[in-house]
Amino acid sequence: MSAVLPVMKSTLVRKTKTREVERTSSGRENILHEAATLFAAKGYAESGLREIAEMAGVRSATVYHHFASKEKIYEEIIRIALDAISAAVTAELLVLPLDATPRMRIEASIAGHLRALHTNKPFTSTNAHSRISLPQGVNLVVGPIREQYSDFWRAMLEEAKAAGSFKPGVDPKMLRPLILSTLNRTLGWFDPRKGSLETLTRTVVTMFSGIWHEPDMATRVRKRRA
Amino acid sequence: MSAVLPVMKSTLVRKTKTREVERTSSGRENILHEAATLFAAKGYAESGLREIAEMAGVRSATVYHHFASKEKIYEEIIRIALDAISAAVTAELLVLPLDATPRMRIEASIAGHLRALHTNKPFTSTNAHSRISLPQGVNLVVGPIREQYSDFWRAMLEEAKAAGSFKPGVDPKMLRPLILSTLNRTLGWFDPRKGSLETLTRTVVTMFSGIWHEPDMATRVRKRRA
DNA sequence: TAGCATACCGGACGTTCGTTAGGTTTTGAG
DNA sequence: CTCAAAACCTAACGAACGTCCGGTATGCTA
Repeated sequence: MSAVLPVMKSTLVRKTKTREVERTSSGRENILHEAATLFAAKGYAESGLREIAEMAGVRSATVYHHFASKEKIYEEIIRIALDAISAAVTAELLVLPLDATPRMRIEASIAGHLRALHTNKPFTSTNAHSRISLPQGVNLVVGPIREQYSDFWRAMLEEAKAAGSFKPGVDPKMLRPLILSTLNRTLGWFDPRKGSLETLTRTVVTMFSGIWHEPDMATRVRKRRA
Repeated sequence: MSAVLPVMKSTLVRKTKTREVERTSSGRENILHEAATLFAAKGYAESGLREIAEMAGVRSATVYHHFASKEKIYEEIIRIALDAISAAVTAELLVLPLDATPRMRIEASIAGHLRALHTNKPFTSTNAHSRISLPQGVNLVVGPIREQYSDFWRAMLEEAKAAGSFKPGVDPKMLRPLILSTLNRTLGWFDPRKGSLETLTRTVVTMFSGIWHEPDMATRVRKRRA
C-alpha cells in the first residue's frame, strides 16, 4: 500500500482571468514577493505596510487595491509556500519504483521538502518563522492546510513503524516534529553559495539514518526529473 | 586534550544587594518572568509593554522603574537563557570520565542542552524564537555571547572530526547548525506531560547516531548529579 | 476616439505603541 | 516615630501603525 498521492491538493484557487500571459512582475506579484522577503527577514509584526509598499515601489494605499489586508498577504504567502512544498514532495515520490520501501519514501520526501524550501526561500521562510501566534484569522485558514501536510507525514511514518523499520530507542511519535523542524530550520543557516543542496540532503539523510533498524544503504543516488 | 571547560563564563553581573534573602517573586523578577512567557508565546513585537505590565500586576510606567527599556528586558531574558544552557552543558560534561571520547562529550552536551531548554522554558523559548532581527541593540550585546557558545560546539565537533569519528557522507560544517537547531526546535513541540525528557534525549541521540563512523554503543545510561 | 475598468496616489482617520514627567504610597532602618 | 529610598501610580507625549476615502492616471476594448 503506497502513501497518499498526491500529497495534498492545491489550495490556490485559479485566478479568474480569461486570457492573458501574466505580465512579468505585475504589481500584485511584486508586492507579494517583496512582502515575503520582508516577512522572512524581520517577521510579521516588524514589517510595516508602508515598508512593504516602498520595497515594491508603490504607496501603501495601492497595496489595498490588491489585497484586503496585511493578514491576507501573509495568508497567501504561506499558502504558496505550502503548495510548493507539497508539489515538490509529490514529484519526488512519483519517480520512486512502485515497490519502494517506507525508508525510501521518507528519504525521498526529505529531499523534496528541502528542495522546495530553498527554491522558494522568501515564501517558505515566512512560513517557517510563523509557528507562533499568527494573527488569529490567518491560523484559521492556514492551520488546516498545514495539518493536511502533517497528516501525510504521520501516515508515512506510521507505515514505517508498522513495517518494523525503526530502531528500538526511538520514539516514533517524536520523529515527525523532529524531522520537519530540522528541515525547516535549514532555512536559517544553509547558504547555497557555500554548499550544494545535494550535500545538505545527503548529510541530513545520513544523520537521520540512526533511526533505522536495518543498516541498509544509507547513501543512495537519487534521480531527479529534468 | 579536553574541550573547553567551563563552556562559558557567566554573563550576569552580580546584583549589588548587601544582604537580604530575595523575597519570593519580587517585582522585578516577576516582570522578567511574565515578559519571558509573553515573548515566548507571541514574539517580541507582538507583546506590548502594557500587556507585560498587566500580566505582572503592574502599570506600564512601573516597568520602567525596573528596566531601562523593552529591549533591555529582552536582552536580560536571552542572557538568562544562554547562561542556563551553558551551565547545564558544563555540569553534564563534568561527570564524564577524563578519557571520554568526542562522541561521549557531544552526546553529553546534547543531554545538557535539552535539559536546560525545558527547565527554563519561557526564557529559552524567547531565545530560540529570536533568530531573526533582534531590535538591533539587543543583537549587539547578545550576539557575542551566542558566538561564544557556538564556538564551544565548533571546537568540540572539530575534535570529533580530527579523530575521524564521522561517517563519510556527512559534511562536518553542517553538523553544528543541524544539531543545535534541532535541539532548540524541540521547544516548539515537545510536551513534558506526554513524554519524558529522557525519552526525548534518547530519541535525539539515537537519531543523530547516523553521523558516527563506528557503531559504538548508542544508548548509554547517563548519570545525573543530585 | 469614447468609455471604462484597472492601477495608483495624497492625505487623513482612529488606535496603539514605547516612553517619560511628576506625584503618591509602601517599606524598612535607625 | 521619622524619613528617605524604593515601588508604584496617573496622565500624557510624539511616532508609527493598519486602514480607507476621494480623486487621478493608464491602458485596453469597442
